[in-house]
Amino acid sequence: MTLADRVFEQIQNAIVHGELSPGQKIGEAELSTMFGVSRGPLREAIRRLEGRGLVVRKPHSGTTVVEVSADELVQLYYVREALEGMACRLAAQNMPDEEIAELQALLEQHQLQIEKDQGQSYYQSEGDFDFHYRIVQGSRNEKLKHMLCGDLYHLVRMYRYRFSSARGRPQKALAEHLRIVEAIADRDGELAELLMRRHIAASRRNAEKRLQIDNLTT
Amino acid sequence: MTLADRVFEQIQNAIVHGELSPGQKIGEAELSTMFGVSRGPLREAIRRLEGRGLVVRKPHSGTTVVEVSADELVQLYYVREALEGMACRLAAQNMPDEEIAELQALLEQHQLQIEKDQGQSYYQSEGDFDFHYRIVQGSRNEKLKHMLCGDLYHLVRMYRYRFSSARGRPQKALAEHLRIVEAIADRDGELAELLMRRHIAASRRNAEKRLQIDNLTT
DNA sequence: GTCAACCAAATTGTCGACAATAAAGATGAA
DNA sequence: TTCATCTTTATTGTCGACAATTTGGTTGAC
Repeated sequence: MTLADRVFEQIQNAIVHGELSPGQKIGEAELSTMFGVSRGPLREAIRRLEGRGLVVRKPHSGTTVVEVSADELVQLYYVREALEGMACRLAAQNMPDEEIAELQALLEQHQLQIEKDQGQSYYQSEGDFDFHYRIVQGSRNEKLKHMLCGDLYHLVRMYRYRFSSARGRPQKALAEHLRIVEAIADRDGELAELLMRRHIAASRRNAEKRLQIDNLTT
Repeated sequence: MTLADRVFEQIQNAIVHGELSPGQKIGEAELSTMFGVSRGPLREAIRRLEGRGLVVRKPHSGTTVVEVSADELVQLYYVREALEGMACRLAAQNMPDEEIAELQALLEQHQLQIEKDQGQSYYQSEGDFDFHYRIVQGSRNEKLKHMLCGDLYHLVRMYRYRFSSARGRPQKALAEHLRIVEAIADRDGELAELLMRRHIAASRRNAEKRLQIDNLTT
């Protein structure tokens, strides 16, 4: 692996895990000493990140970590609804029985988790994320997997506190998850897609409401 | 604009318009003299193209223009079905009346075109492409527009002879287009999405059939 | 003739130095 | 004080040279 490739992954991880926060500047001199690389490979890594839309470059000025506005957040929910709906339909066709069983076991754990800590922290981000991730994997469609798990979910991770479909309504979200898995277990792709789309549309409306309140109080 | 940005666009155009064909090698020395740039900016442009998935790089070996296999082509049809279906639903909500009128006028031209040259060449690629492009623009969703018009349609252009939804069935495709616009004009988002999805699913099955034949004869 | 190991040439990867630009601060006039 | 202009400084953009690796060919042994 080349230096540029290594640095690319390091910066990407730093962005996704929040060590570099949205809007923060990416100084070339700073990062090149931090990673022990000259500016050449570092700039190549930045260009690759630019191509993936994780950073925004302004010529002769600098590079910053991408920011997602409230408006864009809502737009991304529509994209998610479409893509994950399709992923769910395909998962109902292609997911092997043992993976479905694992999904069911996962949701049972989530149930316990919610009962234990009153649906406080856990299920609001990681658990919800895990569920959606597995369904996309189950679709067995590499292009869908790449677009969702490779691109969109990076943004979801960055903004997970605003993006989680379980935000503020963990019991409801879990109930919806259970019905989705049920449809997948029944191999009913049509229903599975419908339920997933309603699930994500519900989170979108949830976010829209929250954002409207934010706007009014600002 | 920097040199790297300029070269990025030049190579991207060359790929999309077929001057660089899928699988072809991108030699750094060759291209840097061709564009009158040193290898530094050229490599940055390549890295950006890599991030967008238009080229594939093999470390220490070289970069080639991306190739789409028959299998991947089918996978992309599913992505298109999901995203364009959603775009069509949103277009029914958000497209202004005058744009709808333009769409209708466009389809009338297509009708004439098909009658004139027996549905030979034109409608199989450019006309079909134009129709889908306008609907996505009508969705007024920047993220959708970027994913479809900015990313997917580049691949569609490269493989348009294999990808067009009108391939081998221009009259049927046009009839489907007409019904889609009708639904949009009625502001019936649900129906518009349904019709678009069936339209693209039909092209997918068309392509699958064709690919099966290719496989059998190989 | 076939296979393996080795070698050489061409290509890619990395670096440090220099040029060009933009943003921040200093200077001065109104 | 405030605004405009200039200057400085820090940062980004570009280049040519050098190092590292792959690949194709060549040589030799079996």
